[in-house]
Amino acid sequence: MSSNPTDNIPDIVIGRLPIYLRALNRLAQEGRDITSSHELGQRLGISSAQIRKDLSHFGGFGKQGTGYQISYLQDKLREVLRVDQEWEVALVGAGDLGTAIAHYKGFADRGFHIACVFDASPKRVGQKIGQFTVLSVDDLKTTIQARNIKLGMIAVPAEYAQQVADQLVDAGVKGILNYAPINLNVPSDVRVQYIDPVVHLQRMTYYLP
Amino acid sequence: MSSNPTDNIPDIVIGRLPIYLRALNRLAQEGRDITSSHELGQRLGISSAQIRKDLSHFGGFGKQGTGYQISYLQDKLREVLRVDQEWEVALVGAGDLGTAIAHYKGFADRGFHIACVFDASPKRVGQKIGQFTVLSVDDLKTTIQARNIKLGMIAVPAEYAQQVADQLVDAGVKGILNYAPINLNVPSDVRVQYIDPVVHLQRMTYYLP
DNA sequence: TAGATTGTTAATCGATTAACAATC
DNA sequence: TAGATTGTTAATCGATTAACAATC
Repeated sequence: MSSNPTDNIPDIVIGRLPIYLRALNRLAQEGRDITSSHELGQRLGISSAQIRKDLSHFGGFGKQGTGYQISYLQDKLREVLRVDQEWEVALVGAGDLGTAIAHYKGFADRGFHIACVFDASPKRVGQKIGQFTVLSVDDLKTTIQARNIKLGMIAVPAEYAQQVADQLVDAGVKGILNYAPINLNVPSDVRVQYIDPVVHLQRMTYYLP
Repeated sequence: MSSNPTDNIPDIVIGRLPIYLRALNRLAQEGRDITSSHELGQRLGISSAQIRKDLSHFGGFGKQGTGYQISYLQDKLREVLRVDQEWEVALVGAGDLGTAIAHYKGFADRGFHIACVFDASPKRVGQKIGQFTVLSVDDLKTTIQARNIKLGMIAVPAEYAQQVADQLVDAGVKGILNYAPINLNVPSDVRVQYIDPVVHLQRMTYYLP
């Protein structure tokens, strides 16, 4: 156990925690109460030693001889990842992709809530997407600041992604999930994650027969 | 230079090549002819040494004192990743997400072509999504085998994802891009990549102020 | 108790970086 | 030529794994 918050936990470890949490969610849904590093590892294709080592950065969450109580470990991981609270997210882009993201049901029960949807096109501004009314990007900064939103998702064409990122950063956003197939330049206190399906596909074709 | 195909190139290297290619695409679009490992590294937040080392697994693509000719390096990376050919992809799931994927324009110019769209719901089968007519999952195996499709994308609810994966594998698919928030079990000759936006968001909240 | 599994240490393994000769 | 940048080697750094005492 070493839940010392000043520890510098490797980012690669942080990156695996959501995967562990997702597997625990699944186990809980299957009605299971207890699991082990061995079982988790088998399901995820990760060694049990790695799972134990990763978790040990944050504390001793298991019991020797028994394993981990799933609900307890879920709580602890949510705490570590800070998804024991709900985070509001601003979505920019109300095209096909933005619309699909706005409709996606999978955010709510895992700690996230889309708070507002922006678009630059006058044709889209004012329209409804589910329960959202699309706002103009002109109102992006004031809205995000007023609601103190720290997370943004970019679902605009690649050529506009950097300027949207600049606007989000200017509004105070500290984490950006970028769906545009382009690398973003942001200040070092802002985190960016990328979702580009083609990158994943290209990573697989290398190995195909 | 060591373009020995029996070399066992680390998967982490393969994973970066699509990122390099994407950055080169961008540079080309900006009208640039030549770049350097230093410039690429700056744009991507990667050291120039790593880029040179990664590329050196596949050959010497640059010129001392000059750098890399962008169009040539694009060609070579496409060759290495085998996206110098077009790959057909089967999409399973025609809900909001599947529809958005089917509409997405970004596949075509980067080596991929959605060949067919499947859904299990009788309400959706037969309907049009863009130029696609949604097919029944009952026809999945015959269609995929007839067209010799090796890649699949899963955009169905988590509870059906594993059985869809099993069907894809049974049909001969060797690479799966899974949008469902669940880990898949597949034979070792089948590759899986995951897209789960919540995992990315959870990886960022850890660091937020 | 006997069996099982954790948390942790030390050893191994692999990836990244620094440095530089080669050369355009 | 002088300046710049590659490709590659060796050194460093960090991550994974194996192993096991602790203990439930």
